[in-house]
Amino acid sequence: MQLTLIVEFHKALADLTRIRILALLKQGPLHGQAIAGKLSLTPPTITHHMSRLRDVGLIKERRDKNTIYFSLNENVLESCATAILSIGKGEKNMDMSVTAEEREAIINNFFSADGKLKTIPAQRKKRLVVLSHLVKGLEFGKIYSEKEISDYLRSYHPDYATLRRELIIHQFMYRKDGRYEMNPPELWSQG
Amino acid sequence: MQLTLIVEFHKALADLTRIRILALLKQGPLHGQAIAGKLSLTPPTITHHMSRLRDVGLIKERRDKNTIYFSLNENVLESCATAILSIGKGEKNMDMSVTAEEREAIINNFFSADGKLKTIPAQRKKRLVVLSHLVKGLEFGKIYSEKEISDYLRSYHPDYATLRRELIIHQFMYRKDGRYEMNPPELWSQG
DNA sequence: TGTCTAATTAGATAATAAACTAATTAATTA
DNA sequence: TAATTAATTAGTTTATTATCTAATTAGACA
Repeated sequence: MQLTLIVEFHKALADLTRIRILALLKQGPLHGQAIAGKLSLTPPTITHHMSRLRDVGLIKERRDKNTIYFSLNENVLESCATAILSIGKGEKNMDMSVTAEEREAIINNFFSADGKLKTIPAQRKKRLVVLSHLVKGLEFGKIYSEKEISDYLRSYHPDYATLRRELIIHQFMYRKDGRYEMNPPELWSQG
Repeated sequence: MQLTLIVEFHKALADLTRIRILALLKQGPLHGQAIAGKLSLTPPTITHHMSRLRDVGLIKERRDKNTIYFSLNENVLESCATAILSIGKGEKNMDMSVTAEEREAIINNFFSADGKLKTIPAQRKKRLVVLSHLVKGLEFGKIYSEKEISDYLRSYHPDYATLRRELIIHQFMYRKDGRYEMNPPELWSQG
């Protein structure tokens, strides 16, 4: 995981109000005004903090009529919180860098002649190469609907749901409200 | 752990320079000017950052003549980094229960025919199933050395360090002074 | 349509803090 | 004692950000 991503995560938690919000959301989903009430703050302030938390992927949301229920993405919380424990060390055992030759070999190996993805690699390094290859078929800066992303991925492999989730987990894409957008390459788990 | 303490810790890590310093100190002790040189910053700036890190207990120091060697307090780093995972443990909406069928499907999915772990699941529920499966290969009541645990885990997956840490975080095992012991199942994050 | 409600955006203020230069302290050694 | 070296302190500038009020957007529903 990149250092800047680790920094952004810790910035998101470097505020008492946001830590309080996380503690509340640990108990279960809450809507904005409920959070504002519990913390004695105004709704705009909560909006501000939720978007800080959302920016690093910590927040899931569900809409019901006019009310948005926010909840905590525990997976992201855990993986980001423990990322700092692996910096500088994990690189020894898990070298995620690949040469251009390796990359080409992996892509040739996992994609068939007609461009379809034969299987989703189980090995992390290979999976990252495959994911970065897939994401390069999208347009940077464009906002996609979930259906568009699913259709695009399905054109490569039937298990589009796994691919879609992996693109998010490994920060190739950013998701918000069912809208998908490519992340800049410096956020990717691997170039 | 108090919320304000958690905030102070994350503030300490909410800066790229300090994260870089931590990454350097992971490799071993360094003195101030060496850090300044590696990061192309001036000594006063390093003094400033070291005192921020020291304030939350992340830094140990040893003096040799005029030179102070800074090193990382890994215990503090780990306990503070994971503190956020335990706040507000209300467990209202954290349904981690899985049926026997789900459990079997997850295990079949993530372990290959020869028993190796193909990947460490990103999804929390699945990760917990995998971890509980791994810990069941150990003997209850027996005290293990760190090397024994690492060797055992490496026989499943090369990233044994992550697995070992996850076993501790999720209360499958208890660690003290480099000795490891299985926790009773009622402490596990999931049966 | 108009009204209600929840959330967001815009814009302002005040506080925090990262980085620098210059000056100072502290310990060592010639 | 004087010179040297590493670290710290003081003070300044600039950038970021937490919070508020006021205004606006978006959806639900009568």
